[in-house]
Amino acid sequence: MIKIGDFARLSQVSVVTLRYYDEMDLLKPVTVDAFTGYRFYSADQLPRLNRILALKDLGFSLEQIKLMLADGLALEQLRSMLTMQRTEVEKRLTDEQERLHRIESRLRQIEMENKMPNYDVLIKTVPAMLVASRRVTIPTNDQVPQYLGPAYSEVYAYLREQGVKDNGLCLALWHSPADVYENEDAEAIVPIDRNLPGTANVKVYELPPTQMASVVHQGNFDEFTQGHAALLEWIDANGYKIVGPYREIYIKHDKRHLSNTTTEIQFPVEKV
Amino acid sequence: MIKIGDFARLSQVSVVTLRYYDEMDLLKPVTVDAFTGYRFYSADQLPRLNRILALKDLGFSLEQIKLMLADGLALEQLRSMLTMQRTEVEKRLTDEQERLHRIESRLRQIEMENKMPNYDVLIKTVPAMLVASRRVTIPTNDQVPQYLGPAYSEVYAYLREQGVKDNGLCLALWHSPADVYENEDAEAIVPIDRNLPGTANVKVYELPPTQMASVVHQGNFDEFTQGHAALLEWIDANGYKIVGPYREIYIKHDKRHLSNTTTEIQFPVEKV
DNA sequence: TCTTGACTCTCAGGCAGCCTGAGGGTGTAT
DNA sequence: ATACACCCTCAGGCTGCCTGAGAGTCAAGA
Repeated sequence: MIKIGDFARLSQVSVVTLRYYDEMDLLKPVTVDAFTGYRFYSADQLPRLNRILALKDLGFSLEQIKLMLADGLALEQLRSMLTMQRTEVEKRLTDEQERLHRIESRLRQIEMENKMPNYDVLIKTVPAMLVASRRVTIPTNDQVPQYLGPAYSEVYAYLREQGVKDNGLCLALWHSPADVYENEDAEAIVPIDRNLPGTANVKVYELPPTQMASVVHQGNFDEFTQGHAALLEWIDANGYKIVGPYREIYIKHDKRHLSNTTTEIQFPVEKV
Repeated sequence: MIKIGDFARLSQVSVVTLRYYDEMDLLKPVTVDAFTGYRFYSADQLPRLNRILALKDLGFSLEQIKLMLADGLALEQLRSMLTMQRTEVEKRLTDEQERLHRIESRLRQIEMENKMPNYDVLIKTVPAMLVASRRVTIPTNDQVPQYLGPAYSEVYAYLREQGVKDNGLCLALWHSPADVYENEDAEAIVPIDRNLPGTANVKVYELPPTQMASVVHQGNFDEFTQGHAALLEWIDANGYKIVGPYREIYIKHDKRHLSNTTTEIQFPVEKV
């Protein structure tokens, strides 16, 4: 019979941890003194403890380990738990790899620009969104307001007519690549909360959930393309590729103060 | 002014998390209604929130992020935090790689033996240990007891003479490689808790802290070499190499019941 | 105007795998 | 007798949130 402190020294596991494993029913002492509460272990329990530690090292939770150590667990189940754990660890591995990549790319940026980058690119999955949309083709880049403005008016007029209230949010979907400035194919889009029939011009449909790389541009609307550039650069540098039309979400757009706008730019991406 | 729910939708961050960031002073709402307690955010806060999320994605803790977002933080400090984080992530990366390796090797073993392996190999760093030791050369393998037994007797005799009490633990250090069975060079070792002068035969010195690959053999003492084999195999399969004499720690050794012994085998190793 | 329903608030407690510390009993050697 | 090393059982803390209870707020529809 070995007292907990000696067992802890033998196994290189802390006394606290042994008590915790006792409480969790992972490793019960062979006897517990009824009066003093002292725990007593046996050398025969070392293999079990070592198996616990080994499985913990493989990344299993104590709960899983308890399962794996239960008698009568079929080998098949053990194997499947191990293969599951393998895929989990593989995922964590690539996660860490990408994380490392992002850190290094940020360090490079700091070296080059001598400051923290202005834009923070995030990968997120935006949920599906029911929208009303008017699609237009814009001959030249400086005509964007003249085309997009009326397009939104059409959408809003339709929505008013249908008794849908405006929640203030709107966005644009650009079907032409970011570096094309002639005959751009764009949609003026307003999210809505219930289905509508739509009209010849105003289509109602659901944007599917999509993985997006996004930045927020805040400040002068004219410097907006910098956000675009930063995002495109990041997508390239971090091993993603663009897989569809990009979105611009006009979060704050006071037409009288274009120097203080907030816009989110989202490119749908996939890992190459 | 944006209510917390809308801000949550805009940023894809949960309301709970936003409240938590408020409490942590990471991202305070621009105003809080004094009567209702409602939090109100501004679109201008999106870039800060995005930076928080981006840094979190790089693996920083909220506490670190708070530091990094504080005004007046020198670029130099930022850079050093990033490089530190890089080394941390690199470490996690190799950890996960080794973990994956171990899982795969275990799966292979299961395939081959059609059961969970008997031995669990652990890497641990054993602390320094003050010992009294008698070193002997053992001509042939079957003479081990005849040589090691008296060697221990010498050590214990010396310790009794010095008034050191026996704590029941003893070990052997084998200087010859594991596959050598002639003229083996071994030490009979007993750990002690205070320094002694030693004698011509019995040396007192400190075993340095060492990284060890270890298994526990439990059961019949005759099958003991299986543990050796499993350990050597594991060391080879997992990219370690042996860097010194190995130890056998006799945890439970009732001489009358050699079928129920517990022995730990430790090989000092380093990553190749 | 009243009601509904969608929001919002502040606690309190939980999660994993322990660690720390308080307050108290136990065991043995001097 | 005393000192010291152990042992025990709580309670609370760590991170980054989530869940749920109980209660107040706000805008739209009947």
